[in-house]
Amino acid sequence: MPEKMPPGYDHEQAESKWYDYWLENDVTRAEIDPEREPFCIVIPPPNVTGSLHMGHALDNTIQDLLTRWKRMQGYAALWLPGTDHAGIATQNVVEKMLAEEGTDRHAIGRDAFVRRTWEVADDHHDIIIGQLQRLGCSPDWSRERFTLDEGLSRAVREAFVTLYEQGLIYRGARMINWCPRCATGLSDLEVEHMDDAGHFWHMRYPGSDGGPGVVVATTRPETMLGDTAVAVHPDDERYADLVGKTVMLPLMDREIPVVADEAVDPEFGTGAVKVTPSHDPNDLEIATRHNLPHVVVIDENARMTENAGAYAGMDRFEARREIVSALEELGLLEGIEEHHHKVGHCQRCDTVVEPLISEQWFVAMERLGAEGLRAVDEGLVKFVPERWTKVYREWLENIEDWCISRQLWWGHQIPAWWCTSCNQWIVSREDPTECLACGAAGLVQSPDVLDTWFSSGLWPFSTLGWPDETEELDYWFPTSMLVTAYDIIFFWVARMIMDSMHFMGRQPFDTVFIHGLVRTQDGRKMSKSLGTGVDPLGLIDKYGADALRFALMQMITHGQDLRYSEDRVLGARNFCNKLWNVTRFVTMNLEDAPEQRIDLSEAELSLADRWILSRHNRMLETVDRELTQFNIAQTTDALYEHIWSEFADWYVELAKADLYDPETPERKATTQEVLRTVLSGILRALHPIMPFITEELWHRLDEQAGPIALAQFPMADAALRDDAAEERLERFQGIVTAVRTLRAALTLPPSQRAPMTIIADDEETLELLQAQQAGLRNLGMISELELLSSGAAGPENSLAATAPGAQVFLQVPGSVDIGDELSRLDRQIAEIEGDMRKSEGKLGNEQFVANAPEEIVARERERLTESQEKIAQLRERRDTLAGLA
RNA sequence: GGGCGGAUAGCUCAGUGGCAAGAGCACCUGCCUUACACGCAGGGGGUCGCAGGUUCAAGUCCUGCUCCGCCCA
Repeated sequence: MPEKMPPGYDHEQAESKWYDYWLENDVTRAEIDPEREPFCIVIPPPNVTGSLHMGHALDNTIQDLLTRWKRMQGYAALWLPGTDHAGIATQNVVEKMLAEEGTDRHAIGRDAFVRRTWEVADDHHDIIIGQLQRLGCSPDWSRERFTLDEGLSRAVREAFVTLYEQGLIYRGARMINWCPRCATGLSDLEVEHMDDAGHFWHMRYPGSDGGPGVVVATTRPETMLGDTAVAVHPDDERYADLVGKTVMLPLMDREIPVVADEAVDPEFGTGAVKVTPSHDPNDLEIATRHNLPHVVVIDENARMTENAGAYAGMDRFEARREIVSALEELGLLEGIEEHHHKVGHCQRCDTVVEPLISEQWFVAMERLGAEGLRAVDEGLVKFVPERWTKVYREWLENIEDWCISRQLWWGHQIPAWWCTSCNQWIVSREDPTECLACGAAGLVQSPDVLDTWFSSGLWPFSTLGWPDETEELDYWFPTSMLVTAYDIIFFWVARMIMDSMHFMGRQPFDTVFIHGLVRTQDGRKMSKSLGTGVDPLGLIDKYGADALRFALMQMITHGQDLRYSEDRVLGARNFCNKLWNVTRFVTMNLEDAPEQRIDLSEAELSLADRWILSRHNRMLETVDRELTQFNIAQTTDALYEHIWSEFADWYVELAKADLYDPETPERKATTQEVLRTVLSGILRALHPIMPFITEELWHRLDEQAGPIALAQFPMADAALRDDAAEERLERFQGIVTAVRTLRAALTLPPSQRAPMTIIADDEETLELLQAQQAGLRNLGMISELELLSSGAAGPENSLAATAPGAQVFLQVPGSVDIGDELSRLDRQIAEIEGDMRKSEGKLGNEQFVANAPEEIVARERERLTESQEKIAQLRERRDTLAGLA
C-alpha cells in the first residue's frame, strides 16, 4: 500500500524528486527512430546574460507542453535546448562588472576580456538551465548547444564565407546607426525609435549678399556645424529667388548653397531644411543628388571633431546648448518650439544613437528577402495566428541591407583578413597564414565580430549538425515548429527562414506559433529596470511550477499580450490541491478494490458512470481538437472544467452512494474501476501542462507504474459517447440545484437534512428520479423524499422551485414568509414571461418561420411550450400562496 | 503618414450568425457535509465602445466614428 496522502498538496515535496527521475529514466532523450514520426522544436536560445523572466516561462512552457504531448503520443519528440551568446548584451554586463572593479576592457585587453566573459556566460548558463529544470522543461539535454560552441562557430564561418563568395556579403562605407556608448555599429533593428520630448529650433542663416537669408528649423542644432547646404522645395515660391544663391553658415562663416529638392516638405517647419550629409540619412541623399561636400563634425565618441571649430572636443549635447546660446547672442535664433519627435535609442543601453558614415560589413538582402517571401508564398512556413504573415511579409518587402559587423570583442570574429601587401580583404573558411591573393604574410584579421543574430539565424539547422550532413538533419529537419513571441519576428524568425531557404533549400520549420508578451496587471511592460519584473522562480517557490505553468497556459490567447496576475497562479495552485484531493479520495476508496480489473465495456454501468465516461471522452476530443489548432487556453479550460466541475463536483459525489453501500459489491467495484479509469485519463491528459503533480499522483494511483511522461496520451473513444446519459444527468443536476436553492432560501446548514417533495413533469423524469434516489438524497441533503407524478398537488405550507422536468417543494416547519415567497415567484414569472414573449415574437414572424432552419424553429416551439408550462405552474403556485395570505 | 490588434460583469479574459451572453478572480449569504476551508452550496452583477447598414435573426458580418495599445516609415 502506498503511504497515506496528506490532506494538502505540497509542491516542494513533489517537485524536488521527479526531475531527477525523468533524467534517470531518459524521459527527455530523443533518439532517431525510423519507426516513429519525428517531431522537433528548437528552443529560442535564452541569452546567457541575466536570467529567465515571465516571457521565458511562458515560451518554454508552451514548448514543453507540445513536446510532452507529442512524446506521449509516440513521436520521436526532440526539444533541442541551448543558449545564445548575446553579443552586446553580454559584453555590456561584463563591462559593467569591470567598471565596478575600477577597470575596463581596454585596460585588461581582448584575450582577458573574452576569458572573463566566458566565465560570466558559464555562470549564467548554469542558472538558466537550473531555471528551465525548475519549470519542469523536458528538452534533450544531451543535445544542448551554444551559439559560440565549436560546431556552431563552424556553421557561422561557413555561412559567412558562402555568402561572401556569392557576393551577398560586402564591405562598404554607408550611413549606419552608431551607439557611442557601446562604441559599435548597429543594425536598423537594434535601434528603438522613442517619442522624445524635444525642441524645434528656428535658426536664421543670413544671406551671403547681406540679405535676410533663410530660417531653417532643426531638432539637432549641433549638426549645423556640418551643414553644406540649405534645401527647399522647387515649387516653394517663398524661397524661389534664393535657390542658386548662397547663405552664410553662422558660427562657421561658411558660405553654403541653397538647393531645390523634391524631398523637402514645404509644409513642415519653415519649409527650408539644413543639409548635414554626414549626420543624417535624408540629408545624405539630398547631398548625393546635389553633389554636396560632406563635413564630419561628430565622431564615434559623440564628441565634436576638429571640423567643429570652437566646439571641437565638446560632447554633442553640450555643443547643442552652446550653439543655441551662441546663436541667441548673435540674434539668429528666431524661436524655439516644443516638439515631440522620434529619436533613435540603442536597444541595449538606451543611449541616443548617432547616424554616421562608417565602413562596415553588410549582407545584401534583396535575394535573401525574396527567398524568405517564397517560404510563406508557397505555404512552406505557416504563421499561427495567420495575421503575422502580413507583418513578416511587409518587412521583407521593404528590407534594407543588414549591417552585420560589430565593434565588440564578444562573439564570432569575422573570418576576414586584411592583406597589408596587396591591400585587400581575404575571406576564408580556414585561418589563412598568408595572403591567398599575393602570398604575402602580414595578414591582419578584422577585429570586428558578427551581429549575434547572424548566428541565431542558422540555429534550426546548425544545432542539428550543419554544415555536416548528419543523420539528425536528415531525420528532424525541417523542424516541426517554432514557438516565440512576436517581438523577434524580424530579428530572428525572418532570418531563420531566409537563411534556411538559402542554405538548406527548405523551410526551417513548418509552423511558427507566435504568442504575446507577458505584461503587468495594469498592462505595463515587465522590466527589471522599471521594477515591474516578476521572477518566475519566486512564484515557483510560492505556488509550485505546475501552478505557474497552468496559470500561464490559461492566460495565453492567440498573439495577444497577456496580463499577469498573481491571483491566477493562486487559482492554479488551488486547482493543484483539488486534483491532489480527488486523487486522495480515489486512492482511499481503491484500497479494497478487487485485484481483478474490470472491463468497463462489458460491465453494467450506472447513469453516472455512463455520464462521466461520456464527458471524459468529450473532454479528450476537445483537448485533441484544440491542441491541434494550438488553442492552448481552450485546452486548459476543458481540463479544468472536466476535472473540477464534472469529475469532482458530480461524479465523485454520486459515486459515494455506490462506494458506501455494502449491499451492492458489484456496483461498488464498477464505480471503483470508473474512478480509476477516469482519473488515469485525467492525469495523463494533464501531464503536458502540469508535469510534476501528475507524475506524483500517477505513482500514488499505481505504485508499479513507469513514468507518466512516457505513458500513452489518452485518446478519445467515440464508443463512450452517450448523449442520452448526458441529457438525463443534466436534468438530474437541474433538479438537485433546485433542491439546493430551496435549502439556501431557508439558510439550512448541510448537516440539517430536509424533507422534499418533487413532482415530475413527465413519466421519464419520474423514472429518472426514482432510479437516482440515493444520489438525489445525498446531493440534496434530503431526509424524506416524496416523488410524485405530474398532476399531483404540492404540499401545503411549502416553498417551491421549478427545474426543467420537475417542480420541487420544501415543506417549511414553521411559517413561510409569504411576502418573500410571493416576490420571489413574481420575479421568476416576470423572467419567464420575458422569454415567452421573445419566443412568441419569433414564431409570430412569418419570415423567421419561413427562412430559419427547421431545427431552429422546432427548438423555438419547444421552448415556448416549456415556458408556457413553467409559467402555468408558477402562476398556480402564486395563486395558492396568495390565497393563504 | 501606413499597417495591425483591442474595446463584453468591479478586474483579467472566453465567446463556429441561431436554445434568452460565459469562466476565473473579486463581491454577498450560509456552512469545518469524514477527498479538499487552497473547500462546499446558493446568489447578485452586462445598453457586448458609439452610429448606421446587411439578415427572419448580429456580441459575432459590412461601413463610418471614438478611445487604448503595438509595429513600420
